[in-house]
Amino acid sequence: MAVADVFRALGDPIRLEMVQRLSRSRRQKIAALSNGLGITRQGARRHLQVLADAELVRLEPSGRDVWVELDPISLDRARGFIAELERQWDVRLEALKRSIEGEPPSE
Amino acid sequence: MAVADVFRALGDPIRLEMVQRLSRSRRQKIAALSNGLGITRQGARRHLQVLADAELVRLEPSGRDVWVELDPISLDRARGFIAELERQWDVRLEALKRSIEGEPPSE
DNA sequence: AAGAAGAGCAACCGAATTGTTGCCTTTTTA
DNA sequence: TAAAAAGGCAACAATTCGGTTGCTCTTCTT
Repeated sequence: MAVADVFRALGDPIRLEMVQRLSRSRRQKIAALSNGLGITRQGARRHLQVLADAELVRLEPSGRDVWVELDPISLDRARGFIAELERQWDVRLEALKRSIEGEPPSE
Repeated sequence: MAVADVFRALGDPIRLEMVQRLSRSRRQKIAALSNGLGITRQGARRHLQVLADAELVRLEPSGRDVWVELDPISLDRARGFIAELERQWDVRLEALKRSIEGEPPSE
């Protein structure tokens, strides 16, 4: 899974809400996770599949129900990607600052 | 702009490539940014608008050209959001660990 | 054994996204 | 001043998304 797919999966308010709920509980059943989102269970299930495909979430069937739990690894990859972007940005900025300080005064 | 919109904007390999390029340079012209992406300038321009709407990028017209530069603030918000999710996850995990340690041994 | 709970699957629909082509305008520059 | 460079804008097509309805299947529970 490319990191863009992880961002894409996070790029929807309903899926973000689901991830947020899961970050605060160990695991939940699909039906419970689908409540209070303003969409049907089947609609919510679609979203869950997107999250599962991006490996942000694991689905574990157990008898009649399916447990949904967060997989923090993809989350960490996404955060790491952004952190690296910011690092590049800072590196460039520092280099610029140094080069300006090295310049002779302009007047 | 909701944070979901920022993630959504990052959720595309072409836009991610653009952001990556911009993190390493101060600013670039639209035409330059559009090269080597496998799409037309107009296609690339669409992507840039998505990034601009999510405030990941600023567009600054100057005479004939338009300079594109990264705006690190949205990037930071996105990273902060993920960091908070991970924090929640850890808090929950720690609480669980403590409650297990507090339990009397099961045999 | 019957009903309820949890969930899967497929078809369908409207809206949004992604990318294209074609053409126009403005600003440089040779 | 004429050509080239940079870019804007609109229309169009294909595809994907987000959500729904309707039905079926399996597994608990009483």
